[in-house]
Amino acid sequence: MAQRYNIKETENKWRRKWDEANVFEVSEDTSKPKYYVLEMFPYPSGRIHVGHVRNYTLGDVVARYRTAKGFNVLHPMGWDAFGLPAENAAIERGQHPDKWTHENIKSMKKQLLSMGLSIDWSREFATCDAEYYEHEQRMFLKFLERGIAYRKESVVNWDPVDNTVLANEQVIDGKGWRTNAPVERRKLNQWFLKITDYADELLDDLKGLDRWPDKVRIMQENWINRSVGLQFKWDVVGTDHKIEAFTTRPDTLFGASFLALAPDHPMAKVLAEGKDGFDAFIKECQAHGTSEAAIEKAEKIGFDTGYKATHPLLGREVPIYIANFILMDYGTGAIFGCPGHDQRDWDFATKYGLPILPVVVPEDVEGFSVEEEAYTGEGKLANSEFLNGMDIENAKAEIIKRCEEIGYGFGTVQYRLRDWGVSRQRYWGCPIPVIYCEDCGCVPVPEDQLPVKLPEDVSFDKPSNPLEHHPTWKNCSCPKCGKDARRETDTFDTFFESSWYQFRYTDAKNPDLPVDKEKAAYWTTSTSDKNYNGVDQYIGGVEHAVLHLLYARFFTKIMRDCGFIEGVDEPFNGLFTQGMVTHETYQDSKGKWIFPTEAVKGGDGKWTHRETGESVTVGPIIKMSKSKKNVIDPEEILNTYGADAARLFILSDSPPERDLEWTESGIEGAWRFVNKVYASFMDMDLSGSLTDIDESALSDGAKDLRRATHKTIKGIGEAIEAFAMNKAVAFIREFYNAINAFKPAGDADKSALDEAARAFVVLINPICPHLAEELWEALGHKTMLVNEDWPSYDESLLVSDTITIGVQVNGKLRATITLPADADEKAAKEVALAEEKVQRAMDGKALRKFIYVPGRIVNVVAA
RNA sequence: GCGCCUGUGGCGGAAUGGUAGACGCUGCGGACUUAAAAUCCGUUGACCGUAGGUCGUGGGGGUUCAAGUCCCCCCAGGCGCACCA
Repeated sequence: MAQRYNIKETENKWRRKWDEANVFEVSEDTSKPKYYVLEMFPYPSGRIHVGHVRNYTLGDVVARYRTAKGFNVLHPMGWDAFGLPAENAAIERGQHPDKWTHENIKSMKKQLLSMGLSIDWSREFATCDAEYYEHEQRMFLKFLERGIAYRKESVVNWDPVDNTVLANEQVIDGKGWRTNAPVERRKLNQWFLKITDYADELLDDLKGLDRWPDKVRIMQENWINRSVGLQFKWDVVGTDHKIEAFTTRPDTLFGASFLALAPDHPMAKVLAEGKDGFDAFIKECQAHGTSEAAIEKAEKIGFDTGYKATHPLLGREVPIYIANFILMDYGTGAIFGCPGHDQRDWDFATKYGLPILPVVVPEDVEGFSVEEEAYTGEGKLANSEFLNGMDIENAKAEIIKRCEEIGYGFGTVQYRLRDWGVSRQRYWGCPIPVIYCEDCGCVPVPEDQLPVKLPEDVSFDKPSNPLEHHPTWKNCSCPKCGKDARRETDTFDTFFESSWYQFRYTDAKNPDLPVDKEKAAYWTTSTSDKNYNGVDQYIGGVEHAVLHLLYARFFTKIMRDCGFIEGVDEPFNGLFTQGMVTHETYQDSKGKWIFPTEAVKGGDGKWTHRETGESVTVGPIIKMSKSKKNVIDPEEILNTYGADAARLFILSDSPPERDLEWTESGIEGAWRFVNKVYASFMDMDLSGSLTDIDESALSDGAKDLRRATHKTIKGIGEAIEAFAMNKAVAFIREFYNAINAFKPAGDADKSALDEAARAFVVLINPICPHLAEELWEALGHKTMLVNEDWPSYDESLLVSDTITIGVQVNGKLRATITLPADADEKAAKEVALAEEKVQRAMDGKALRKFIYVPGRIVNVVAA
């Protein structure tokens, strides 16, 4: 009888051996192609969650597979260690953020280690350590010098709960992305990075990122939202004022019937000041909420300033309104309304009785009118003087040309993307290395005084930034004139750290530079892969589609332009976004959420509470969350079932890009498989097997096994490369079933079994590395499997001598026939038509057509 | 409103235009056991049935010898953007 697999002991043994042999430590090696696989690094919250397990398992499969395929694989790990939870912990528990963070890192690292990941831990770093963030400060000084970083007073999104500023990307539906609190608007002096200067490049380069999900590219495209149009001036009649308006439809200029300003447009105040009802109007605009629903329902309202503006080409006058649906922070904050061809303008004009003139008329439409709604489709220009008869594209070009000629306007491009505000009024972040001097103004900290370290002795007893009320830290002397000065107390947005960490890993301990150019180039540019290079495979959650992934792309470009790296335009050549992990929810009789471990299913299918015995309601399967308590603890899973079973289950069933439902039966099934495989291998008798396979001496069953072996080698390789890990697992199980069912008829057959067993172990290694090592050793190998090459498959062994294919009659399957693999149409026809079922289905009708696709199908067309 | 994605057994999901449901989970039957657990073997799309059929990939059309797969229209769910001129 087979011995039982001691999972814990065995898994520990192999992790220790890998560690002792330093097998995952890599360096630049030009004799091999490189492969850089990276998973999004974790925030050190203290415990890993199942999402981490999924993320890092996926990465590890790729890393181990590529290693076996002969690549020099970089697979590093570190900690995204700055951020608010550390400060909250300090406030709630009085524990210093630095201590809290490093303790969390320690416990999380222990958990990650127990997963058996093939990580080069020698490159580990935490972004909260000065050894990391000092380089960020150095780069920032360069950005300042280059004009990429600048300071200006601006209205910012203020999160009243976190007491800090948020970037536009961090405001969702007018609420803070973390706190969900309504964002306030405040005026503050803030540091910005000129991401808008890179808007075009960020947009254009998306096209080449063909190993990114379309979804993410589209989201970034939407976010940048480039629009081409005309910006031009209108004179305000009877004044010297001019109003600049922006439009993407300059072709509809002759259909203009009003001008509209944003309520907070500087000219709005000037034109409406003191007029009856203006204050009330502004109040009404502000009264509307910022939620989706409010915007959806909000009626378009306007305030007539009484002023008119002169149409730059017609000389005609149109009224100037202030309107609630015009946004100050897009374009120029002023538009002209063309009700005929814009639904918003149509709504507004209808309400205020303004003329609606069609200027674009579709061809071949009887009784065309714009009385019911605006027309936004294609057509020819009408009522538009010199534009009449042109199509929209030509009319746009023509009118931009005319406006430029008369000096009233110019063709231009607008973006929704705003510059990235990077100042945060927090302690636990990278200090911004500048000093304010009364005489010299804002002075960069000289390079030799870097890093500007965070002070350790801080208190969190007052709200807002501890750096601000630290007794001494902010006091310093001006580097220029030596007078008393004060430090910048804001710190960087924590997305700063995660914007360049992918490069730091390539030279993680460099004390002088963010990264050595040569080393960065080896790991990020030396493949023959086209496009922009960067990390070969990046893996993480889709929630970072805009924020992190856009900032990291931008940062890569400015690091390149500032000479910190060379030959890389994009940080991540391949991106894979994994789905969420979900679980059933459970509520007790009082409606309180309870943990899955507290709910038990009885034999009658009814759920009860493990302790109280009262009945439990099973709720929907949703994303694991602490509030719904539908979470499972990876540490418990790893302890109970082992890393291999956890990894196997998390890769089974669901394709990685989709959500995965975590189930007890699923993890148990995986665990059973691990044990079953072990037992089978322990029972396997390979004594007498030959080194060379004597093809002629093999039984039919052995030939089938060899075919299964080579098909599986091909299938798993292709599945992993396509990120179809669920299929790779299915192939593994199918192959196992074939091996387990095989009974060798003699020594020759044993050599086929030996081949299958060896292949199986290497193939399962990326998924269940501990088990694979143990079996490899059991097969008598003295070397570690981790260094073993991926097997190659023999194309000629993939096909069998005979094949079974379906026979259709008029498209319906009626029979299956077995033919020699190389049978020609004549032979196929003979066998197919001889089938009784085929004859019956033909029902005496004449054969009209005979279709034979070798190896695939026979279709008999009868009528 | 616009854009993208998804829809296949009781469930998760397979399927270069070519035998739909691989692989697994669950269920059912059996073996082993004093009994249970574990394990192993068989079975598991629906309907009629003795053989053998009929139906079946969200719905409706179409292309094709052949459609889950391609095209058109619609329905449902999810995600993203959202008064961006």
